[in-house]
Amino acid sequence: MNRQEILNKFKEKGLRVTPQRLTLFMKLAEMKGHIKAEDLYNALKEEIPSISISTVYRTLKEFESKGFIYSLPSSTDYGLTVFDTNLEPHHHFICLRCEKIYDVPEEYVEIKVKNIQGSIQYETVIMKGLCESCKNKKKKVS
Amino acid sequence: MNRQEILNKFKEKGLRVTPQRLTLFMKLAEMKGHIKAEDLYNALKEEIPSISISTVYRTLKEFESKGFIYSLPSSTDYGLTVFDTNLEPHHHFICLRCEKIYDVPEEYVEIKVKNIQGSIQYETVIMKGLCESCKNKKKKVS
DNA sequence: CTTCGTGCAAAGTTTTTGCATATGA
DNA sequence: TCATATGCAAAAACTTTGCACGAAG
Repeated sequence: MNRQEILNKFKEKGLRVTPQRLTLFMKLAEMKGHIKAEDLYNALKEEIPSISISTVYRTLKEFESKGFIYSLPSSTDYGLTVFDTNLEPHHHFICLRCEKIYDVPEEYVEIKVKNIQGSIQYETVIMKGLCESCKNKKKKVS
Repeated sequence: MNRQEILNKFKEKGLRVTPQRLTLFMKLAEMKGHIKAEDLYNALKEEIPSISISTVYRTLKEFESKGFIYSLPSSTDYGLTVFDTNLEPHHHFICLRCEKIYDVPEEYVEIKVKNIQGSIQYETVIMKGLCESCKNKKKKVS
């Protein structure tokens, strides 16, 4: 996504364009994955040394409410939010043993929803279980 | 679920039975919904005044790892985990405007998953959008 | 007995807020 | 202009930890 496309995206949602938001958005796209607010903050400081963590949180919240990103609970620690910056629709598999979060491509899952009265903006499937490598290890550990 | 069934569930997972765990489990079933650790703690104090918040957190973590409950990020506040105590499989619809979490019955959603190498223990769909009432209000509010 | 769970208090993390200033439209 | 975003610092909120004691199997 180039600069102009991002600007359009912002305008479309009525977001004022600031260097912080722009850089944050680009960083998210670049970091692809499940990012903690603080890691993002550290990465951003390299480009905008004066940026504050409050701005990061506020912007993240703003972006989520516009549907640009998605928040997930960390599988490891309660009270820690992880932001999924993979802007392509996709799903999640969380291993109950090693606690990794795996992205599952959209085409692996087929969903049909009926009877919902509201309007759905996007949807994601969260699966929990044992990932392949933990499944194989399972017998060896207690 | 009666007392005996709970005891079996515990034994099956190798959990030692204590009054705290038993009461907590029953409270969860009774409170059905999306519960914050602290609300649960307050409710529990009525039955076990000496119970501590650490026990609540530790037990919640234990229960989640055994698949008895499920943790979700609060849609309102980052860093706040909400425990879904609805023990029946079901899905979630989160309104981006009023931030309510609605349960969606399992039968409203049909999922087919392919190509997953791990073993799935359970899965839930999280949908985000506007709930019916917010969808209708939408035009009236800027 | 011996291992595991609990309570307490304290510490640790993560996130939010208020306010003055700066900036975008 | 003037409403909104930002930075800062401080507070709040939430969760985890260490340790000594108590309880379960």
